[in-house]
Amino acid sequence: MSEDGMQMQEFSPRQGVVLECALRLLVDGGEKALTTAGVARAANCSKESLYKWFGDRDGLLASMISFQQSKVRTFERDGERLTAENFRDHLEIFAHDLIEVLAGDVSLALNRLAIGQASRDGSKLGGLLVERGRRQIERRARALLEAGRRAGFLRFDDADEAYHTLYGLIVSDLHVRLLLGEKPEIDATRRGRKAVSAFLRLHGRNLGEGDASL
Amino acid sequence: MSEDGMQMQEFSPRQGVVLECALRLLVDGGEKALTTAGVARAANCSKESLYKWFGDRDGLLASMISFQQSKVRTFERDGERLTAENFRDHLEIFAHDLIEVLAGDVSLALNRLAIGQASRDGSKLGGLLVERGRRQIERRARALLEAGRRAGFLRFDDADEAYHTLYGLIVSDLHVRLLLGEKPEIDATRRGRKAVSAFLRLHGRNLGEGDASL
DNA sequence: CGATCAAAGTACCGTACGGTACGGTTCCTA
DNA sequence: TAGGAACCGTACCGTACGGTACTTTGATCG
Repeated sequence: MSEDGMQMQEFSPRQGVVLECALRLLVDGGEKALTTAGVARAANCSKESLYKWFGDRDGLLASMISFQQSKVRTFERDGERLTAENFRDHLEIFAHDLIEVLAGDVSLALNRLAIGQASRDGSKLGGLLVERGRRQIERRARALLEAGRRAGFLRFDDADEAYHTLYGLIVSDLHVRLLLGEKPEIDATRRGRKAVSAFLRLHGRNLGEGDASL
Repeated sequence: MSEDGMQMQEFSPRQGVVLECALRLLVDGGEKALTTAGVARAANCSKESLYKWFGDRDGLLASMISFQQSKVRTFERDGERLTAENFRDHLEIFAHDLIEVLAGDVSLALNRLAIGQASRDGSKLGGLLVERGRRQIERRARALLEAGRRAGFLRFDDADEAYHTLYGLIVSDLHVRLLLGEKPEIDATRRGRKAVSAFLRLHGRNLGEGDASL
């Protein structure tokens, strides 16, 4: 019947409120708490409307992911010129943002949801998360890396590999630990600074003495 | 089959077989497929026995994790002396093993299970996984790092930080991508070698010219 | 005002699962 | 050979959830 193509439909305000309630339920109680009756009760809407708007439960889950990511939409601030001073800042800001995003409760809840459904065959939720969420961040990082190389601040052969290195230095096993339920205190700024420092020791060039400290 | 003596003190052989069947079900069909009736059918045992042995469903899940990790028991091969030539090998072997473990289907299934239950209050599954599984690997890596430092091959201030750096360089976002259902081809040896190379560029010392290549 | 339409609220249905109970079978032991 | 323990297979129960249908409310418009 309905082709669920890649059209990223916008949701009506009412639907947005409902999806917000659903996200709230998911964050608070996990997937188990995300029942159709529960969403309907929390959002003061009818189950029939839920099924009319989102098709079925899986459609609701997918809509929640799309909705959330349509809100978070990464804003690229690449207007200014790159200098030796602010390039490191750009990297550190990226690292900070990445940590904050990954550690956000909504992000964690959605990732848990997608991972829980990953074993199912047609789940598509993991794909949605990766496609719409992760790729955004990856593109932003890659643009930054390429700009740094063009400006002479970075040296690397494979941009893919450089990105993975940066990501690993920033995140390490933090994401999985958070997903498993650990709640460590995170100093995103400090952590990001150290990661960027290590990354620049690996790939930095013409950045002054800063890349040798620590 | 072969009696190992020190193997499975907690579970009888029959229970081990049942847990094996349960793990198989979990790997194949995810948590949804792991029903008490399903396990009983697959293992040719009665539901009553399941509840007698493991208490309830959560007890079964916890037992599956304990059982699996009692099998995998990381074997430390630190008998030989460290030399400049084989220290790098040790690191690369560790990296290779780490990737293989994380990418194993049973490991992925159990991690998905624990992550799915992480939002629940008393889940403890994530704690079990971290405690029994991750800590093992962490101890092995840390012993290796400390030995490398004592032998003069490594230089770092904070062993914790050095370990996280090594882990991040090896794994990056691979683990989460696997958990989300992506199935990339992984060359564990190659990936490990690159990670170790970068790690040694950051923290290596007195290792000849190898750490400057690539 | 009366018609219409969207949506809330509720009742309902089928199913699937966790957990329990019970009869039948095997095997060990006195 | 009798008794008992362990255990299998199955039937059963209560509940909870996904999904559907029906009734009611309330707003818009001719």
